[in-house]
Amino acid sequence: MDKKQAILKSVLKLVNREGFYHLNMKKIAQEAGVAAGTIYLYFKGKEDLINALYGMIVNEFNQNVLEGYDDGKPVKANFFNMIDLAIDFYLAEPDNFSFIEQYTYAPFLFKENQDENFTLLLPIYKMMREGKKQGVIRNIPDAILLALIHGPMNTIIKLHLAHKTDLNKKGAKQKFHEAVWQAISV
Amino acid sequence: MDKKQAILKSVLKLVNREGFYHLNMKKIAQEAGVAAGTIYLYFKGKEDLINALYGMIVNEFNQNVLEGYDDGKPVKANFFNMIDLAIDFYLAEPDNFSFIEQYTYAPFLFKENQDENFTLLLPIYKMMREGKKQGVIRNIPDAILLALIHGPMNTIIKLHLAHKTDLNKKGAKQKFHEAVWQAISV
Amino acid sequence: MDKKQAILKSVLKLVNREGFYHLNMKKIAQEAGVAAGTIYLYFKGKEDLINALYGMIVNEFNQNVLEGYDDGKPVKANFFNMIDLAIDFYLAEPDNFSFIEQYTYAPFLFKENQDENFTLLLPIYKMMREGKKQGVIRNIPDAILLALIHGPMNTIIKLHLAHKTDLNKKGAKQKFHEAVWQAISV
Amino acid sequence: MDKKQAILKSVLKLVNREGFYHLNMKKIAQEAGVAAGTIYLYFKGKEDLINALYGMIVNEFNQNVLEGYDDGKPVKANFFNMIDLAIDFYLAEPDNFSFIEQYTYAPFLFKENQDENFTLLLPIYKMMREGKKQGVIRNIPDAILLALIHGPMNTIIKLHLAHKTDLNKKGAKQKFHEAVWQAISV
DNA sequence: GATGAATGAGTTTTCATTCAT
DNA sequence: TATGAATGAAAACTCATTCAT
Repeated sequence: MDKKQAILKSVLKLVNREGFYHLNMKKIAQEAGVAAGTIYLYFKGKEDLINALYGMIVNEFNQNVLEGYDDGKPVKANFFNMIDLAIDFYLAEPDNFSFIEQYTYAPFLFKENQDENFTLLLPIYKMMREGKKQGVIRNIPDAILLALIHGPMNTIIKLHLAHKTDLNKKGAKQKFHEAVWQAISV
Repeated sequence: MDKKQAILKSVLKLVNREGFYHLNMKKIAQEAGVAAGTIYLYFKGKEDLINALYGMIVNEFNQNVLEGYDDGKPVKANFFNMIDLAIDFYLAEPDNFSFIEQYTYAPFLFKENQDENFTLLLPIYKMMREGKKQGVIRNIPDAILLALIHGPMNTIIKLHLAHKTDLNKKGAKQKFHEAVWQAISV
Repeated sequence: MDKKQAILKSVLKLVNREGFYHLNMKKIAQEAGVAAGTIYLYFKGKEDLINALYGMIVNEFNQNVLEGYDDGKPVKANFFNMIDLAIDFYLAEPDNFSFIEQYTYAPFLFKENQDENFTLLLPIYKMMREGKKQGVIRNIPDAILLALIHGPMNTIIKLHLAHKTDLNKKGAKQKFHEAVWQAISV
Repeated sequence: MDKKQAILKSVLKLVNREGFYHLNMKKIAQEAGVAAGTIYLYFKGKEDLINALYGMIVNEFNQNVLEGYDDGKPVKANFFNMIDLAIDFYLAEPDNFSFIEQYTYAPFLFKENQDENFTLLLPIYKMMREGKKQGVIRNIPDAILLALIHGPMNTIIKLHLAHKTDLNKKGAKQKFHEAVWQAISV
């Protein structure tokens, strides 16, 4: 078994279950089934561990979502695809969502560069630019566009994880991405 | 001089500046200009203090936003008003936003009732119900509607606070609430 | 109402109910129905308060027990009387017993002179001397005599307060003082 | 080097030297030669530590005293033996005595079950029952018998530790146990 | 590589005492 | 006299990190 992976998974689970505030190295070690000292063989310390995990998730997310992007297809198709892939990513591993949210809203928690918090939005930016160029997306400020795409996704996943809606139900994702598209398309 | 209020304000400032993770009683006391022991005259402990602050902000928010609601006016006007008031609330005291975000995304951080996390959405729910009844709001699932309203607001404020957009610019709020209205109206 | 007395009674009750360990000035004030600061009008501090209470109880005890002593009566009668009065003293105000016990066994708790711990034994010493002189009490070392008198009294009161025996039952005290007399008499 | 034992011994010494009231974790750690945090590796907290020590001493006491009990021997011999062993136990480690006394007279100090305070009396109970059955011990209520045995022992040890008598002097223990025997025997 | 006991600085919390009213 | 809010030093306890094994 890969201890490094076990440690990262352990952090993910614990942050989701109890929050950053209650996270500590002993719990991480126990959950991962390793000794406390072992963590320091793979990470410089708590901060390094958290940042490594964040980077990992962001990379995974971008890979997953961007791989569905096809320059040959129309913007709308790419948009639908992107929304669906993003949702799928979080539904497949809901702990990722909670972790990213907490990491993002803990200012300076781990000396993180503020701008990197928007790294996750890369796929959205790509799509927005293309859509505006082709004239299929409304010509409103980028910030508002971003808000109309990223915001609803965020909330809908939260609602899903809180069991206020069920995105796995047939047609649910479709309904959602169409609603968002209507909000931003010409 | 109200020491209780000073302590609460102090928490708000510190959570915003350094995050929950770096919050500690000594800093709170110093920032509030009181002795460490004084905090315990007004609050049972750290947990109680945080929860009290959360409750206070939620109440303030709801009062501010709901007071602009006028049953005699059309849903659209109320909606615009509500959005503007909510934005104003956070722009006037940005620390409130950061605090609420961090509190909300720290699961079980302070044993908070999960459902209460949606208390802040009361004004939105009120408006949604009325708009659907009158047929001016699209007949899509509540969860999606909620996502299309709450999500963008959340993101736009975040963008504003991160200086990626400026909601104080003339016409900015108007542009935003109109875009959201277009997303949800028939 | 005499606040000073109320404070002393409050200490007595609290020490009995929760022990020295959990005693604190706020509780004392609350129980006595006065403000915390008021205690310092009557006592220099916690230590002074405790010591004053101890002295008061010892005096009361000696007055009660010695007043029953009659030089004209035989030693045995005085002994019976003394035992009964001592028991009565503690049964009438059981908190006194618990307080004295805890005070006595907390070495240096309040810088008390070690020898004073035996002040309570004055009545016993008086009786022992007289009895030995008259030849009605066994000629064994004083320490052993003391042990045979003070020890059983102590234990029997403890057993009574713990509901393991009932000294209020008719004839109970008589049975007890006769048993002790048999242990020490010639 | 057993740190857990060192910590327990340290508490014993400190309680004897300064009393429960002045006991604190820093002192315990220093006296034991460990870091303050180390105590928490072995005990949940102060309360747990104190209770563990009490349990340990009670067990040790009972083992020491009961191991001298021989069903084949007459009650009187067993009684003498028991008294001597009990005295020896406390004289060998006087801190045990002081600790037990303070623990016992601090009501609810550490939420201890009241009845357990009488666990130490097990050896005495055993002997009493046997003696009464054989008719060598006076037929008086158990509580009084207990008072006549336990009480004097308690007091004599206290007197010894206060240097008012010397139980190590040749014949001293013998004189004492014979006096107690006379008090309870037919 | 792996362990987990040990550390001690840092944190939360308590509480005797003071003092402005 | 009497109050009780406020203090701050000292107490209990936590936990990231180290290091001998």
